[in-house]
Amino acid sequence: MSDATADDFGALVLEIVDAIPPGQVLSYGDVAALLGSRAARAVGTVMARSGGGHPWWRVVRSGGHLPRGLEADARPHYDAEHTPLLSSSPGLGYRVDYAVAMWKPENL
DNA sequence: GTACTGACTTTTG
DNA sequence: CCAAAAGCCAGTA
Repeated sequence: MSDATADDFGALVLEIVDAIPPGQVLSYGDVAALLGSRAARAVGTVMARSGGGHPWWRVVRSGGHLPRGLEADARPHYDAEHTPLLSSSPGLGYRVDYAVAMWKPENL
């Protein structure tokens, strides 16, 4: 039978997402790259199915833009975690400052 | 086993 | 700046 260590792609994704410290973020492609894969889409799919329990808002699209429709839900979280944001307009159309918020794994 | 879908990425217009 | 198309991988039917 399988050991307690997660070998599945989805479980590994959740492990990385859960390892992202507050105030920092990673892109879907980066999470997939840490797993040695390019399945950015699979990363997002796993998060959607995971629902709550994991800081999904710390995972953004390329450039720091948020997923579709997640801006309103993620914004209060960024505000609580002091994540660096770039606002084009106050209250509308914001994005994460990926150049500053990008998390760098320590065991790289 | 194949086919379709998807919280993506990148390039081109 | 925005819009559209192709490419990519993993999960699910």
